[in-house]
Amino acid sequence: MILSKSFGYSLRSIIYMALMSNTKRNIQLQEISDEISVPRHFLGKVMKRLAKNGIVDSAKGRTGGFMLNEHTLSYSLKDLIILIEGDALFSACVIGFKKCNEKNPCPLHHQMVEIRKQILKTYSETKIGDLLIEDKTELLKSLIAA
Amino acid sequence: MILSKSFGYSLRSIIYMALMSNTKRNIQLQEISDEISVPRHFLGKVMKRLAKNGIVDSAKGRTGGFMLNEHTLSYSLKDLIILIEGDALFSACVIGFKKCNEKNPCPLHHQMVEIRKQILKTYSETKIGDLLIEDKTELLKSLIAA
DNA sequence: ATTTAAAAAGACATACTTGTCTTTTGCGAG
DNA sequence: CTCGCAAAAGACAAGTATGTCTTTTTAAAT
Repeated sequence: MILSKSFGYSLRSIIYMALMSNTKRNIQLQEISDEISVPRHFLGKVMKRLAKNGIVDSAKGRTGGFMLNEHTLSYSLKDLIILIEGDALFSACVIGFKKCNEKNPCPLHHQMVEIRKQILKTYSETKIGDLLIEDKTELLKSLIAA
Repeated sequence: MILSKSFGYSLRSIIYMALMSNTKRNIQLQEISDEISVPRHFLGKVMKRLAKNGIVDSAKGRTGGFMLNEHTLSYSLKDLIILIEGDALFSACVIGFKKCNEKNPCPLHHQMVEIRKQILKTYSETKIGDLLIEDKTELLKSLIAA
C-alpha cells in the first residue's frame, strides 16, 4: 500500500471527529475505534502522536477524550503524512540510492521527479477539511465501511 | 519508501547485467552482489524469483549464472513492480477501505485516481531498456554508488 | 478525599520485509 | 564417472509496522 495503516487510521479518525464535533466536545478513543472499526490500543498510539504534535487536542481524566482544534482541518495531507510516515515518501530515492539527485541521478530519477511533483502538489494542496464532502451521511457510511 | 528494496535490487541487477552482457554470457550472483553492494543471499532469492517468472534466465552448475533473455529489456517497470510487490500499489485503497471505488469512494479516492493515473502511465510506458542511458560509464557508476 | 474514567505509557505478541547461513540440486569440466 | 561450482531451496535471525494487554497518570464527579 502506498500509505501506512497508521495514516489511514489517523485520517479516518479526524474525519469521524469532524463529523461528530457538532454534537459533542470530547470523543473517546473507545467510540472512535468502535465506529471506524480499528484496533483500539493501536489507535491510541496513533492519536497520542497526533495530540503530541498539535494536530488534535486531548484531555485526560473522567470526561477526557480527543477533540479537534482550530488548526486541525487546515493541515494538509502532506503535513499528516510527514508526521506519521516521515518524509521518505517525498524525498528518498525509490531504488535506495544514498545520493540520488539531478547531478547523480538513479536510473529512475527523472521519471520519479515528475510523479513526485504531482503527488506533492496534490498532498500539499489538499487540506484535511477539503475531504469533508457535503453529504455527511455518505461520508460517515464510507468511514465505517472501511 | 515508495518501492521495496527487493524491487530496487532487481532493477539494479538487471541494469548491471545489461551493461555487462557484451563481454560475458553468464553473470554470477557473487559478482552482482559484490558490484552493486547488496546482500548476496537476499539477492539470490530475488533473482530466483525473476528467473522463475522469465524476466531473466538462469543456469546451474559450474558455468552457471544469470543472463538476460530476449524479453528482459522489454518488460515495463509496471511488470517488474507487480511481480515483486504485487498490484496493491496500483489498486489498493490508500487508507485501507475494502470496497473503495467510484460509487463508494474513500475520502481520498478522487485525489488518488489522478495520482495513480500518472504513476501507471509512467510505469507502463517505461521499459527497463529505456533506463539504459548512453553514458554506460556514468550508469555503472551510479549503480555502484547506491 | 475518594472514586471513576479517560489518555498516556510501556511490555509483549504477531506479521511481513529484509538479511544470514546451511544444505540440496543440477550441470559442466576434467 | 566424479568433482567442483553454480543456482535453488530452506531454516533461522533482525528490524519494522501492526496489534494486544496491563499499568500509570490525570482530572472530573461524587
